[in-house]
This record gives sequence, C-alpha cells and structure tokens, in this order.
Amino acid sequence: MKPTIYDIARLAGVSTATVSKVFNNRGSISDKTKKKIFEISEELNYQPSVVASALAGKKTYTIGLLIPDVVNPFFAEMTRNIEDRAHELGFNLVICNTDNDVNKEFNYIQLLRQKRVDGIILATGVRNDKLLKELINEQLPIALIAREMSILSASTVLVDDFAGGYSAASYLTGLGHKRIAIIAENLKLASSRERIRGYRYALEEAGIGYDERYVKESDFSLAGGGKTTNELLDEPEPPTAIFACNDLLAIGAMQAAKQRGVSIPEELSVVGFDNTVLAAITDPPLTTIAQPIQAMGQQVVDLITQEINNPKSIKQRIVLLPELIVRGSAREPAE
Amino acid sequence: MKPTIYDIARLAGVSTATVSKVFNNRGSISDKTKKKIFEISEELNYQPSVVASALAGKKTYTIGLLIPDVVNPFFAEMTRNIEDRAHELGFNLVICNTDNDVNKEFNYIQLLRQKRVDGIILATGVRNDKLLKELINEQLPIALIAREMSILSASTVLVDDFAGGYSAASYLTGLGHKRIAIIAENLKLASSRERIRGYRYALEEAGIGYDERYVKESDFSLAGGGKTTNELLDEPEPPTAIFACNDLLAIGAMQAAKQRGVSIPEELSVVGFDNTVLAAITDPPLTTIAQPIQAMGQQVVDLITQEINNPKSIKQRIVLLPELIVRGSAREPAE
DNA sequence: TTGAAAGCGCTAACAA
DNA sequence: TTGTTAGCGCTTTCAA
Repeated sequence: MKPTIYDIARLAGVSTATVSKVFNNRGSISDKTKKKIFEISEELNYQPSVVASALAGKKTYTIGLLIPDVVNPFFAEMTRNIEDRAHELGFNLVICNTDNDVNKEFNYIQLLRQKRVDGIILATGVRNDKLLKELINEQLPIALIAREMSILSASTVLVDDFAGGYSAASYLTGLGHKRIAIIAENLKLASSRERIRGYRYALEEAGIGYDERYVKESDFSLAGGGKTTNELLDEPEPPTAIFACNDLLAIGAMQAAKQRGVSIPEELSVVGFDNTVLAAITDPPLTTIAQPIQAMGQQVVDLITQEINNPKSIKQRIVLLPELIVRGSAREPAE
Repeated sequence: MKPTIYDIARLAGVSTATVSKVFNNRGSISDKTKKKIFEISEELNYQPSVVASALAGKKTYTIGLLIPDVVNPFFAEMTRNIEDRAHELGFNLVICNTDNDVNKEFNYIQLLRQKRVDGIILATGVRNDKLLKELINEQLPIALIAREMSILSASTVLVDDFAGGYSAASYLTGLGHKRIAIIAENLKLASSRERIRGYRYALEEAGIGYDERYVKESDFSLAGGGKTTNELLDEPEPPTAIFACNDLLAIGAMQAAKQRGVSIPEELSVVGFDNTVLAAITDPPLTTIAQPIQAMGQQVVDLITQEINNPKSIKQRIVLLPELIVRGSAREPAE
C-alpha cells in the first residue's frame, strides 16, 4: 500500500499533526524532527494525498480550462501559456474541448464542480447565463480570456479588438488600398463587432466610405474563408485587400485567391489576426495582428489564483494591446 | 455552503448510505426514495464530491497526459483525440507540457501521483527509468503513445514507423528519384531509427545504394529543417528529394529551398510525416505520411481505462499502420 | 429496502 | 515544540 501520513508519523516517532506541519511549513518544528521526517518520507517515497488534503479543507490545486478546440493553433498557444503559468504557481490544468457546444460546456462545468477544481478559466462562449450566475454565487472563481461577458462580473483578460481592427485596416489604407474587405468570424461575438468597428473607423479616417458589400461573415474554417473570398472576388468591384479576423480565415482567403490565379500580395493583400504559428508557414508569410497571447495567459492565471487565494479580492478587467506584425501578404495595390 | 450527502439524506428522510447507493446505482432502492432523492438533489443543485468519493476508495476519474508541447500541431491533435475519448468514458485530462525536459517530467509525475490520478499517458520520452519502474510497481496504470520503452512493460500504441519510412521512400523511388535524403528528428528515438530503416529498405529495394551523406539529424524545428536542407543542397550532388521525419521539418525544408530559388516540387520533392493541419496549409500542400492519430488517441485511452478498471488486465502493444497522403510537394525528378 | 458506523488520509484548533 | 482529536464528504460492510 501507498504510505500515509500515519506511516511516516509512526516511523518518525511523532504525531501526524507534526508530519502535516512539516509538509505544509507551518507551526514551528525542530530541525531535528524535520530532518527525520523528510528522511523517512524519502525512503518510503511518500506522496502526500492532495485528495485527502482537499477534503480536509484545502485546495485541489487544479484549474479547469474550457476552450473550443486545442487543435486550433490560437487556443493551443493559449493553453500552453496558461498551463505554464499555472504550473509555476503550483496548479494543474484540466483541459476541456467544448467545440462551442452549449451542452458540452454545461457537462464539463458540472464535472469540474464535482471535482472541486479551485477555479475555471473560460475561453469559450458559455451562453448559459443561469449556470454562470450559479457559479458566481457559489463563489467558484471564474476568469475569462479573450471573451466578453457583460452580465458577468468576473475577472477578464482581453485584447483591444477595436485597436486591432483599426491597426489592420489603417495599415491597408496607408498602403493605398481603397477597396478593403473584412471577413469576420461571428458577428454575434463582441470581439468581431469591435474589430469591425476599428476597421470602419480606420476607413473613415482615411476618407473611404464604409461599404456593406465588403463586410462579410464566415464560419470559422479554412473553407469558410475561401468561400467568402470567392464571393468577394466575384463582385463587380472586387476588393484589393482583405482583412480576415483570424489567421485561419486569412489563409483560406489566400488559398482561394491563388486557386483562381489571383496572386498575393501583388493582386490581393491579405491581413490576418492572431499571429498563430500558421502565419509564419504560409507563402507568402502572413501579415497579421498579434494578440499578446503569452501575457494574456499569464494574466488570467494570475487573476484567477488571486481570487482563489483571496475570495474577496477585486475582480479586474485587463485589456492588452495587439500589435501589427508585418510579413509578406500585404503591399501597395497594383495600379 | 455547498450541500453534502448529509443534507440530501436529512431532507429526504433517509440515511447517507441510501443516497450514496442511489447516486452510484448500487443496492436496491425503491423507486419512490430514488425519486425523492433526485428531486431534492436537483433542488439544492447537489454536486457529489469526487474528492470525498476518491478518498473513500473510489477513482478520481482523472488521467494525466504528458506531452512535449501542445503548440506542436501533432501533439495538439493527439491531445484532442485523447481528451475526447477520455471524456466519453467519464475521465478528465490533466495536461502537462514537458518540453522533453527530464526535470519537468519528474516534477509533473510527482504532482500527478499526489493528485492520485487514475493513470498516466506518456507521449513524452521519460528517460528516468527508476521513476517509471516505481510507477509500475505502485500499480499506477501507465500507457505510452507514439513512444517505445523497451524496459517498460506498459500498454503501448504506436504507428508502424518502419512502414511509414518505407512508404515515403518507396513513393519517391517510384517517382524516379535516385538521390533521396532523409532528415530525422532525433536518432536516439526508436521511431526515428525505424523510419530510417524503412527508408533504407525502400532504397535498397529500388536498387539505390544507401548513402550516409543523405541521412541527417536535425533538431525539431522549422529552423532545424531549413538548416539541414541547406546543408543537403550545398552538397556537390544534392538530393532531388527529401523525406523529412515530421511535417515541421518538411516545411522548414520547403522554406529553405524556396529561399534559395529551388522550386518545389519542380526541382525538389519533399515528403513529410504526421499529416498535421500544417500540411494542408503550405504551398504547395505537403505530401506526407499520416499517423492515424484519432485511432491512436482512442486506443490509448481504451487501454489505460481498461487497466484502471482491472489492474491485472493484460498489457497490450498496438501497432497501427500509417498512410501516404499524396498532395503537391513531390513529383518526378526534373531530368 | 434501508441504516449505523467505521474508515479513507489529511488539517487545524486546542492542549500540553 | 509536539500531540490529541474532531472533522472534511463519501463508501461499504453488516445488520436490521
């Protein structure tokens, strides 16, 4: 059998309380007993049970992470950065792929509650307001990353989507483009709407009218980006530049354009969003807006652990600035 | 406070034993009490504590997953498939990014033990034999995916690397290539050696001598693939085809070749391995060897849960066949 | 069909 | 500086 605190106590000739104190670094224990306890623990390869410890009122030291899909490079990077920071602070991460499916989200959240995770990080759009309010009432620390949730008073880390949309579009107007299209992922998302607002602001600033024909919604996939691009290029006055609201859409756009013989960036400029690993791999490499994903990951973890350690700590909303990464997929328009 | 089994029992006018039985579907309880218990649980939103349940001798229903890095698309897909299957079977996944670092591996494994996970899936090359033996002795179910570990008697799921190497190389010989190079990730890995062996076998079968100058080791990165490719192309008799042992290396190879004006596939054919999402994104799209990653993920989870549910179940070693996916990065040699 | 009670491994008063 | 002891929330055996 696995050794328990009792075994250690017995062999060291002390009480379990003493052993517990040694491992938790509380109370004052003589160096001599400490040493003895460590020696014996070492020898038996004692692994204190966080299950028992959690039941006795301490934390489980695990955090749940709900994301749509780790295969999506943006979320993979998010997961990595969150996990890194969590690990630094002594927490493990339980990963949950929801595919943005309401039922899965609900199911995972229930499971995480039963596991008594110390907190939940949401990168997925949980639309079940009732559930969420329950969680908050239950005092289960919740933090949001790259997601808005107005009804919810929860700590949040986001990127300034307006600024992102603005810098993408103004980069394109700066290059001299007049017909600039935007492909957004899901117009219901606050982030999409903000990016569009930034785009619009940039166009107006450049004295270019906002033209609804150039604003498209697409499902979140390569194929979706391609399809929408074809629609755009079929217009009588096709755009000379496309700003896609994420890298995958941008790549779909590039592929579709190439397929019909439209060369990039010569005949069509493309700008993406997210700066995932994919952006460095395409040909030409993708000019895109980088989300400071590492900082974001670190921040959510810091916010949520703060709340875990002090339930009445103030909830914060942190907005980080995105950054334009110029690579090769955009340049001045042809004529 | 969160409702406990006592609250439910009291309100339902029964004992905690009865409530426990109802939730675990054991013993025989009258429909009437069952109904009552469910109603009350519903009302209080009772979430049975798996922490307490685990302490009382049941499972934690969580599995640890050690991978080098989720950002690597191959491991992201692996993680996704494993998580999906685990979730289907009622298990959660704790994700651990080790960067193939021995210390991190050790550290994570200790943490997972303390958390009393029901099992650990290893996709990373834990080189600490002593640790591993301890785990086995401790009866902690371990399963390996895409990794060999001869000393270890643990359930294993792998792809037939020899067959993979063979089919990549024989595809290239079939196209008429005579000077075919191979870039492997880490010659210490059994998988690399097997792929090389398959490659060699195909060459010999085609009557082409095995030439050591064409066998290169590279670190696992885009840059590594690029650097190695440059070395290869600098040879007096440069290869007309490169088989890279993973997609990332293959893409690095393509990028390096393009950069020096060598066009793909006209002047240089490239074949990858893994068939990650990246393969569909490059230009030209990458011809590569697909690992049946979904089946592999499912199988490891099935193997490990089998062992979790029945500690003396027989350990298995499952070998799946890879498949050549022809896209656009390889064709007949020029002259 | 139901319940009493011991125990899982640990923590935290409180006492000594 | 160390120990006693009562839980934490659940499961399970045995009895009723």
